Amino acid sequence: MNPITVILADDHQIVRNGIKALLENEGGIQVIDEASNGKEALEKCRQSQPDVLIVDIRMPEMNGIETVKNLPDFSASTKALVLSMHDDEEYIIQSIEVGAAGYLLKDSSKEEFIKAIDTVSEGEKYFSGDISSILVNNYLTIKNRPVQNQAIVDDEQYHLTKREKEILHLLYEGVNNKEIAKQLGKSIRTIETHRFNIMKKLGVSSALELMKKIEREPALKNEIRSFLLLLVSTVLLAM
Amino acid sequence: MNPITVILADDHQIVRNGIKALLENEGGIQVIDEASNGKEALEKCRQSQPDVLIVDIRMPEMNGIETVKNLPDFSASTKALVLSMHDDEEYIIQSIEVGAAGYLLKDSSKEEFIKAIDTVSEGEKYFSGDISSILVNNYLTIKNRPVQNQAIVDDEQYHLTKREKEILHLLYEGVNNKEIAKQLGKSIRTIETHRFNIMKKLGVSSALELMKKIEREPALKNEIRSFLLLLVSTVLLAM
DNA sequence: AAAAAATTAAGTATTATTACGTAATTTATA
DNA sequence: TATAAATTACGTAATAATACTTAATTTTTT
Repeated sequence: MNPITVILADDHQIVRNGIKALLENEGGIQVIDEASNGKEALEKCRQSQPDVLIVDIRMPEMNGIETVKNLPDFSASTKALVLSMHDDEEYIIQSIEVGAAGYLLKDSSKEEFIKAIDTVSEGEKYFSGDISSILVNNYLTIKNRPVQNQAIVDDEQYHLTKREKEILHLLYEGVNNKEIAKQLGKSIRTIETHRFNIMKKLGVSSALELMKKIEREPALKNEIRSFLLLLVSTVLLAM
Repeated sequence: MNPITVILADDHQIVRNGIKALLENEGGIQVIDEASNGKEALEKCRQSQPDVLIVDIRMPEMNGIETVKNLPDFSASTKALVLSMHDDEEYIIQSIEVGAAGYLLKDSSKEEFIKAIDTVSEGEKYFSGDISSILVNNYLTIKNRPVQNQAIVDDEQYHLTKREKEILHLLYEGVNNKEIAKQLGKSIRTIETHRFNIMKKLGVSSALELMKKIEREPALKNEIRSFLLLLVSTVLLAM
């Protein structure tokens, strides 16, 4: 069987060395090239058409997310495995959105590294155990089903209506009333009324406090972002 | 001549592997132990009394700065070499204040690594060439830094001033201009000016987009949060 | 000491948000 | 089918934010 070919993209030599040291004596995995930024990584992928591109999120020139987004134009068959120091939910979701095949934490074990590379090279998705549990728990929270070691959060605490959730979601995206009105084909006054009611229900007095409250209350955040998490978690649960 | 004994403290296995791979075949340097947090590092220093402790700044349980501060109580002769992903000026200064023998960036070359270890083990100070220039003129290096080191810029690509970070932090907390002005004892117009400049620098046109950007960019979020840590430490040091 | 950058803050004008009250439709549900 | 709930939207005001420019200090860097 042919070995799995891998290109490493990380701006820190130490990290590249570390991964190489991890994979070095593994039959079946071959690090064929390295890159220290996104642009270089894509160029090298075009040249070598590797099975897997292991890419760090933070890189100069072009970050990991952008790199993954553009990867198909350089090497259609290459699977992207995003590597990160942090289990930041935002990065995970973004990675999935741009089409990454997997997401791995930098402090994963040797075994998990190899498993992840094997998995994605076979066309399957791989997410660190921790990460999938985070996302799946979020998904299940939305569905109001209690999960193992998770506090039961009542997301109906604020009883926002459908329209209100929709508007709150747009607000959370940083869209102003005028834009929301245009997007929904409604009067600005209507949006203002909804906004006023939302703020009253959530007990805040400005859009900034609203944002803060959303960030601080996972249940609320999930409610608003349910469309995204639903999408993400569906993929994960189908694995 | 006896080899220089080293203990590595970093919560990421990969980084430890990378450093080990770098130093492995170097006669004269011996990695005798590893630790994944500050407390563990200190305990192992007490046991082995190494010549040098290579310590990461960000670690669970006890961070690198605290670890270095407490090191003399565990092993008086051990020199601390602080290792960091970032050239955060505050961290560098803090490291010096707590008595670190050196400060090294994680993307330093093999040669620089060895040189740094040699230097601090001889009782001298060692700071990355980059770092000294950063300390001397921060803003100029950001603009003229050679490509190979541009990863460093990544974290401060927006180049917000101290005051701007402070105000952005308060904005992020959901505080309005009037409140910020009151809290800082400044005119509302001043805060408005800062806010305008911040938004210009970050390329957004409303406070909501600002919040969104902060949430979507963990690097930026960390920068704002690190301001809090700085405030706290300044107060503590002044006590 | 000169130059650059940061902090402060006012001027002026426009636009957006907040804070209600009121009320006509439309839709869901008991 | 009543009746509640949700969606729509206007009126009126006050307050806040945005978009600049200019410019005096103060601090930092060269």
